[in-house]
Amino acid sequence: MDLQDRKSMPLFPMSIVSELTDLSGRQIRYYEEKGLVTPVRSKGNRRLFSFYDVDRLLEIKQLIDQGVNMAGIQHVLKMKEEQVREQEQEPTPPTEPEVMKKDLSEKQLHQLLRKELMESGYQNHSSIVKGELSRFYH
DNA sequence: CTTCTCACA
DNA sequence: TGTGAGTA
Repeated sequence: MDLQDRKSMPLFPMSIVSELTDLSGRQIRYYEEKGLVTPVRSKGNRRLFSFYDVDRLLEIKQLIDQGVNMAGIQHVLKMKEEQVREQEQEPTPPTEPEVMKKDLSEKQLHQLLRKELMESGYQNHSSIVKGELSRFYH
C-alpha cells in the first residue's frame, strides 16, 4: 500500500471534517451533491472522508471565502484534475486544430482565474466581474 | 449521541 | 444555507 492509497483511505466522519474545514455539514453534503468531493459510505450510510477529500474541502473553503461560487469552484477543480492527468500521462496527445484552440483559450482562462484568485485582495474584482470570469463569482 | 435524508412559517 | 423532523 503506497502513499496514494493512504491518502484516499476513508477515515474521518462528518464531525471531524466539519471541524477541520470550518464548513457546516450542510455545506459539505451540498458540495458532495455537486461532485466536488466523493466520500465513501460506511455500512450505516455514514460518510467517511479521506485526507484527499479533506484537502479538496480545504481548497473549496478558501475559494468560498474569496467569493467564488459553485461554477468557479467546479471549474477550478476540473482544471486541477486536468493537471493531474497531464502529470500522469507523459505526452499530451496531439490535438486537432479546433480542439487545440479551445483548450488554449480555456487554459488562458484558467491562468487568469488562478492569478486573480491567488493574488486577489478581491476589491478589484470589478475588472474580472465585468468580463467572462464574472460567472465564477457571486 | 451522531449522521442521514428530506423539506420549507 | 440554515434548521427541524424522523430514522438508522
